Amino acid sequence: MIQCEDHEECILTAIEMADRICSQKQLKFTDLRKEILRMIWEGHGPQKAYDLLNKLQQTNPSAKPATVYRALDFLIGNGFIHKVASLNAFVGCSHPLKHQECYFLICDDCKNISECCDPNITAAIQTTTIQNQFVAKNTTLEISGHCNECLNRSE
Amino acid sequence: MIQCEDHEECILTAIEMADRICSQKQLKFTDLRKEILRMIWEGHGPQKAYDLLNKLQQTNPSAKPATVYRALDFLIGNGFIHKVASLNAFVGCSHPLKHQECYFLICDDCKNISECCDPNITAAIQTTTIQNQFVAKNTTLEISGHCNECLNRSE
DNA sequence: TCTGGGATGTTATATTGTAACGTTGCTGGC
DNA sequence: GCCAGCAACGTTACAATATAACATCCCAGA
Repeated sequence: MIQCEDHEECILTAIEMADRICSQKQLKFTDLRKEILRMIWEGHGPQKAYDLLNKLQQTNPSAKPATVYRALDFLIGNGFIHKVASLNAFVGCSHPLKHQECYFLICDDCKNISECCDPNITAAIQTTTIQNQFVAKNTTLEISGHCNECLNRSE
Repeated sequence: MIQCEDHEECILTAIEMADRICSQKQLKFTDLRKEILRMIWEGHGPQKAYDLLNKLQQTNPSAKPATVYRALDFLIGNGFIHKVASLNAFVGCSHPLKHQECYFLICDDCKNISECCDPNITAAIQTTTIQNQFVAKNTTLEISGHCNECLNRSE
């Protein structure tokens, strides 16, 4: 779970940030894209594309898979969300402007996911790619296991 | 691409290794499982489940998706192959006995994939998980970009 | 006003993966 | 030898994820 004190607050913050960035970059932050982003943040955890579609259809019955996937593509492309490859799901990114090198800790028990951006990992990966003469474009680092809360709870 | 001098040789080595490990662990390395493993190594790159199914059906027309996925589950579970989550594809693992902490460099151009096992990355990840009081069970690290060969070729 | 292009609508289909239940065949105990 | 139990495999059906292709809408700028 992406940590926050007041989740309503954090959803609003994320949407406002996206709004601001889109204005600056002259991107069209349409109602549809905003709605999908809001749903992802509201979920407060990894959201599946077809769950988003179902929710969207409650207000927009004619929505189709492509409707959702196109919005997701936009949001991913501009750093507002991440795709979690190992789950086929999507999570909000809390810092779109430094959106690279986000890593994920995924709890198998409570399904919460926490974004962690560790310069040491980034450095280690960079060292390895250089050694291998490889130019990295995109890094997927997803660590699944058990979060502290769930471990304590099960003791 | 997993580097090798003689690919026939490296396929055989991988299959013999799997054979030996299965004997030791009393696992059933059936013809079907061996065939799927061989096909994955022959592909010499990430192989998709349904491509494997198509190939399998050439010798075994009654093969179904479940046929392939069950064999893949066995091979993954015992460390003989990896699933590449970002590609929905499968690659052979060249060291089943130290199968954890394999990372992948995936070339977007030539689609080759190289397994790289870097203790520095492992250590950096471990430091982060400990800091986050997280018990890691499984790590997915997949780095996409451009390999040296493709960079040279395009110059 | 016209028009070009991006966003969205719409239909269809491709791709990936699993559930559920039946059958086979081996193995270990009697 | 017989057979109970279990793992592997066969088979059918379907669920879940994702994209292609083409039509339409709508707005900003000429």
